[in-house]
Amino acid sequence: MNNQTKETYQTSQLYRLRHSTAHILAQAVMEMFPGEAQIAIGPPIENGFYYDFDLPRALTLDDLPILEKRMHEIIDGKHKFIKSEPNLEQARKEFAHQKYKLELIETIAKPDKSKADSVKHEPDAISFYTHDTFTDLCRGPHLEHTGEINPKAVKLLSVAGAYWRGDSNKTMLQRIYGTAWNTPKELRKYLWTIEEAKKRDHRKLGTQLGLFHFSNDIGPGLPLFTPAGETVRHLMESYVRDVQSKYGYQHVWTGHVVKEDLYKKSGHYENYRDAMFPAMIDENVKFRLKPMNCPSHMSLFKEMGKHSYRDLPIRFAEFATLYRYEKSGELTGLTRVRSLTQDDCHIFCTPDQIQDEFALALDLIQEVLKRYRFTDYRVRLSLRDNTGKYVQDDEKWKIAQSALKNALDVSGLDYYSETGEAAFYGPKADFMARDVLGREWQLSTIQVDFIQPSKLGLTYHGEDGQEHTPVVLHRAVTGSTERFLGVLIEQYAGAFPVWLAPVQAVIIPITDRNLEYCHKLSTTLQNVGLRVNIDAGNDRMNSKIRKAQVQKVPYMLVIGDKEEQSNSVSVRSRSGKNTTVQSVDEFLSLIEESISSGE
RNA sequence: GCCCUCGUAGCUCAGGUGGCAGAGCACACCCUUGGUAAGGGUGAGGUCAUGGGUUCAAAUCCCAUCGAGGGCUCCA
Repeated sequence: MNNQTKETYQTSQLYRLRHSTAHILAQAVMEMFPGEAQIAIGPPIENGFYYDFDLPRALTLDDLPILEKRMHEIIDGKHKFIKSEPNLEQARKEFAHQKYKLELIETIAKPDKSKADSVKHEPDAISFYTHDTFTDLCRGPHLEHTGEINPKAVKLLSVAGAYWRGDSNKTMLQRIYGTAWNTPKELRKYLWTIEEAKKRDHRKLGTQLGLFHFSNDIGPGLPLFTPAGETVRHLMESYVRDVQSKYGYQHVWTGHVVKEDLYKKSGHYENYRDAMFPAMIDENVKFRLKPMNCPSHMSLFKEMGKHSYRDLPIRFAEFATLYRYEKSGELTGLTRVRSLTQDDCHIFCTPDQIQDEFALALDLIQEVLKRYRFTDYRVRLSLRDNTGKYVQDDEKWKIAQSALKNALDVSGLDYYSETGEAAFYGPKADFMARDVLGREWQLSTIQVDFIQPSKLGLTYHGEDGQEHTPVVLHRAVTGSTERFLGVLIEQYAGAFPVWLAPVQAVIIPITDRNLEYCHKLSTTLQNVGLRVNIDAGNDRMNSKIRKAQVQKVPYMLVIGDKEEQSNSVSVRSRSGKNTTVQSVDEFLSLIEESISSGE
């Protein structure tokens, strides 16, 4: 939506505006449930704000206009936001009946030791902000007064459940999402973006374009791909495969089922057991559907004999379908599934090679993202925090972290660090790409792993004749075929670039007597590898054009007597503009050009 | 998994205070052979997600299960 970094957003006027609007929402909700509403937290977020409540009844969408109306009244009151800094006792007294606020007050009074590291500044003094009749425990900052908000630029959007402090063991609260902007125009633009996103929803377009289905007979999160959908999948995978081969990656295949013991050795069992499908048991030996490739690729590395430092780097790539037992509530279309095909790769190298390999992977990723028209992205350097979920080996983490940082510095890419996002075995560089609507997706990833190779006993012979443990870089370009396809459908609004379109051209005869010529034309085009259909149905030409437009087929070739006599085609592109009559050869070079340019 | 909402034809959706199941598109057949976004007619298609309950009567009300969506949480 905007290119502001987090830091400048947090000091922006818009941030204060949204924060203040959240307070006004909280006031309106408290008045709706006098004496019964418990308020939790209500921060600004990207594009808006939310506030969490514990209420005597469930909110419905019908409540939102009522709350909005009351918010408008409060805004019109031009109430000042007044900051105060009570001591601990006063704070406890003020919120004596607000248990969530009390809990927050105690947290501020006694900061959590485990998070002490990430909070570099002094512990905050307790501060309140009061406007009208409402006082909130809040760090601020806020607007001068409520009148600075344009009520026509504020809208409440939805109600959702949210755990107190994001902890599934704690109370489920009700969250109201809202949005606020400086001007009604900006609000309208944002609401348009939401509408546009709905139109582009890959689940909707996937049905409309006939790409994939879900079936109750198959199971949740297990998509079925139609011939058209599989065509796109196949194109995506062969494209990445070709690029990988060009960059010196080798493709391997390691199957679907693995002994559970391997995941105990690798550490995945401990960390991800809940996200694996239940075990299959064969005479006391437990097997699992493969939820990730790393242990399989590492096992293959081991089986291939002794390795010399001269053989490294070795790069194993695989388009493997993995099975992850995602919780039922988390499944979403193609972006979150239980069977996913990763374009995964593991690079076995010496510590000295990390930087070069990282740079190579970076080049590869940039080439691929560009082909898919993702040009706006940044890199998130994902580091560990102090929680216990990471493998304990400070020395190795340090090396891995600085290796990644160096490589990123050398690359000149825009990156930012985020703690708590690392893999359990090492830090990651994640590519966060914005689509045409400004939404950010995590696509590619490069991870440094000093842990698993030693856990699984991988070795190579170094120059010194000694055995060493290789470093493994984990790398995915598009992530998973399924998810990436979902993102692509939304990025392109279903209008795939010509090279990816399941059908590149539809031949539309005007009358039946043109059919024979259409078949000849179709054969000519298919012989040079184009994906072409003839719409030989009983409909009129207009109706066939409409059908092709709705299916977003890049080219419609209308064939009547005139074209037949002059051995030409009437070319209509899906933009609907500039239909031209061309010779078949002219059309061939036109479509070849659009394929290679990636349009 | 949890909170909320939803599930009617292949698709998009009406209907519903309990009383014979509806439309458009798509599909099949017939007529029409048309020049750049929907030609006309006829027809077929539903155990109203599934299972139980209340009732003379359930698509409609209640319970459970399954599935989907908005979130929370998680993502090797």
